[in-house]
Amino acid sequence: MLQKIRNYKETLLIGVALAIVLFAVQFFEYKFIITSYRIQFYIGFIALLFTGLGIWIAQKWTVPKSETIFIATDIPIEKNNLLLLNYEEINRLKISKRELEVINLIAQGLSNQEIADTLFVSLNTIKTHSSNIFEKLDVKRRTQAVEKAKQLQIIL
Amino acid sequence: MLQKIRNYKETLLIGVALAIVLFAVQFFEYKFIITSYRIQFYIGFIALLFTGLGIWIAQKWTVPKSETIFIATDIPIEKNNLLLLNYEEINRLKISKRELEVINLIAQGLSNQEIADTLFVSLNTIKTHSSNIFEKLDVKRRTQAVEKAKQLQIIL
DNA sequence: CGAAAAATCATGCTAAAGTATGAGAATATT
DNA sequence: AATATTCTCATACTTTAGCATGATTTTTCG
Repeated sequence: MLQKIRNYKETLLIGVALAIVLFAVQFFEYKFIITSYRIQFYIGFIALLFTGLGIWIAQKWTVPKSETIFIATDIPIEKNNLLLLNYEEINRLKISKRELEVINLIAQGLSNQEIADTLFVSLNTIKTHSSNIFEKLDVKRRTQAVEKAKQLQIIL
Repeated sequence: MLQKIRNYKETLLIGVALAIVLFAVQFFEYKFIITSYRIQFYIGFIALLFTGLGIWIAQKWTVPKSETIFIATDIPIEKNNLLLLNYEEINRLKISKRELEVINLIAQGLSNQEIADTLFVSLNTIKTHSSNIFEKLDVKRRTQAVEKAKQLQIIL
């Protein structure tokens, strides 16, 4: 839980804060509040104060919990930082211009029929195209195809 | 939903724990330790106790922070990094924990059958979940759902 | 020009996805 | 205790996706 090593600055800060708190306690104890009949309030004050301190410490030192596990994926990226289409990959996989159009429309969530209507070709043509795309991308479904195409930066 | 609301059980547990602690304080105060020259130790004890309590409370009640995933150093920040889940949107759309799991697996390109096997439930259950997700996201297909979920930062 | 690649389309088929409806069980909330 | 929500699963059905195969037409390019 406290696996992470804090830096010097932070440690110092906490130390100082602790010192201040302890001083405050001493101060109140000797100068003001303490009389036998007010001990209850004093105790309550201390309790509140240190509960707050505990919460603060926990907030500071707690390692972030995460409920979802994300897997970091290795995306091969060349020197160029700009988000451009990876034409090398497109050529390597021999993905044609039309196929690129189709996979883009698939990525936008269109059905094969809608894609066919968009490109003014038949449904069967789109099916053929998408099957070819899946084979070239080495995937089995359109959702996987979209995933992989984005990874390879074949589409954006 | 995921991060926000604690359940009744937990709240009750914390309440009971608090009561016990307070009782313990009273007990020690009246029966044993309190003499004027030992007040320092008593104060110290209280301070420690409530610091611990504070830490415990913070641990229990802390909103889970999502982990930030760093993929590669040369990926443009605006696209891939520093994305957090949009819990407001998740709550607004009333997407349940299970549904969130399902849409994540859909986004990874799994088929309904594969998702069912992963979560150890039936295919029909996954179909029901995904249908509900589509309705909540106001889409018609899984590909659109993935698009929209990513856009809303419901998934990464 | 002529071959290769790309684009088009069809048929028949199987698998998967998605809809509609109802309902029991488990949890959470009040 | 009663209510509400979530999760689960089933049945029956329709639609869409995807596979295999073959064929015709454009387009590209040496």
